[in-house]
Amino acid sequence: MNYWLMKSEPDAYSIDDLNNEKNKTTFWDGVRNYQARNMMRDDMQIGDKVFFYHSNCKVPGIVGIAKVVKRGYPDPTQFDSTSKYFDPKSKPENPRWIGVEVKYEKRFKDVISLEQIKQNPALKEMQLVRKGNRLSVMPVAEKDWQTILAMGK
DNA sequence: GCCAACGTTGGC
DNA sequence: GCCAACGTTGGC
Repeated sequence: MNYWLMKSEPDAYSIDDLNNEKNKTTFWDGVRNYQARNMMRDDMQIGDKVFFYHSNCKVPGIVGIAKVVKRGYPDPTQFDSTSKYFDPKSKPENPRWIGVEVKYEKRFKDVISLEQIKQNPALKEMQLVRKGNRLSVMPVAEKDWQTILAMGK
């Protein structure tokens, strides 16, 4: 099993929104970055665990856990000309953008803030805290996953 | 709102 | 294939 971190701006889509979905499940659309797409297309498996990260907000950080419930398939918003994620260069016979389905698992009592993560020496190697990282989907090493889980207690 | 750090685009 | 210009992300 693999571990991941997925970013979302809570103003656009928060972990509470996920919790309020029918079946607590949503399709993770709108990712328009090739590295992130490749991971969702090739590497994310059913049952993989996901840290839900809130970005661009007052206290950025990890707010809870979701899990992958459906493997990657073409993101329908790329073909929807009314969507802000519309990509006129993507063709249905050769879709460019892929998303996965994720399901709510839990919300941490307190946000594990980016600041806390930065201050933890054990997490120095995390992709999240490396300079200039802007990926909205990234892998998390198992030891980092465990370290962060312990911080959430 | 600022701006560093990217990623993408397009002229050449 | 290079690279300048431009757009986006996301912390602060």
